[in-house]
Amino acid sequence: MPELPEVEVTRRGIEPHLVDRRIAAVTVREARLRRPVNDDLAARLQGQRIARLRRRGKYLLADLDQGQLLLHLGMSGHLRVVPQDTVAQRHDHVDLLLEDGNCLRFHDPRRFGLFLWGEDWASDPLLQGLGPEPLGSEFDADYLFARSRGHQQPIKSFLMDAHVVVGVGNIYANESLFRAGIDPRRAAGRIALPRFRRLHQAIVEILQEAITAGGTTLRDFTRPDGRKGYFRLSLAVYGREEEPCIRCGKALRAARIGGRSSFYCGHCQR
DNA sequence: CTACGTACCTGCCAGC
DNA sequence: TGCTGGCAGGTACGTA
Repeated sequence: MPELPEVEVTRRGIEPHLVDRRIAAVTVREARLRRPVNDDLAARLQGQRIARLRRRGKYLLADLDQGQLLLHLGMSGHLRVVPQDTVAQRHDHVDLLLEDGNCLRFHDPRRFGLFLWGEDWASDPLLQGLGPEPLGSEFDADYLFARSRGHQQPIKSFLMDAHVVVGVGNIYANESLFRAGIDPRRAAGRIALPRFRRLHQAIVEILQEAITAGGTTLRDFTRPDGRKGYFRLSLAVYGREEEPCIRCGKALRAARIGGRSSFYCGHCQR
């Protein structure tokens, strides 16, 4: 589900409910996530005030009086803010009950997500090697160009590598490459600087448009208030195999790149 | 080091 | 109808 836009939409949705609030109680119904939830999570969080909520790539970091909460939505996770008496559903793994009666509820059927307390995650291997933020100033065409020299890897796999740039997952890699007119199978190291300018611009535009639309809901994703994301209506290639290209009208193609479903126009993308 | 492939987990859908 | 295989928005690890 969640790539950068969905995580950012989630962050913006829950932030006003969390910042400057205290955690009154914690319920863990299922601790077996990608890494097990701290076995002393409740003790760690109880009574703590949440100072702020940040995003790093697809991770969310909540700064507490003591330590930090590190959250990740995996493939199928979402966070919602619900009234505390809301009945828990299947796969509602963790609740943070807030002092104002609201409840932050973590739901994740596939359990690839994370809900972890730690003293300081900044130097943890999970976050250490991450590439720049795609919407930040360190990410530009020159960076992509320099970083890709000598790489034979397909540009799509390269873009989806969080050590290159964070936040670009399968949907937005497909969409960005379509907008930039680049064949997703092309070796990253064989793309010239002017084309990286187009690609950089496409990535930034698409991520921003997706955030504005509330993200992309294919199935699981819901925003913290329960609404869906509408960027799905703007997808040009993802999931549209055999449908006409919006630019040239030729049938879009599907391929397997780096083990992931990929969609592109064989005419518009070179 | 790079570039794959595979595993983790549940739900859903097409096809038999 | 009911089963089975394949696939799904992410990431980490093992292998050449």
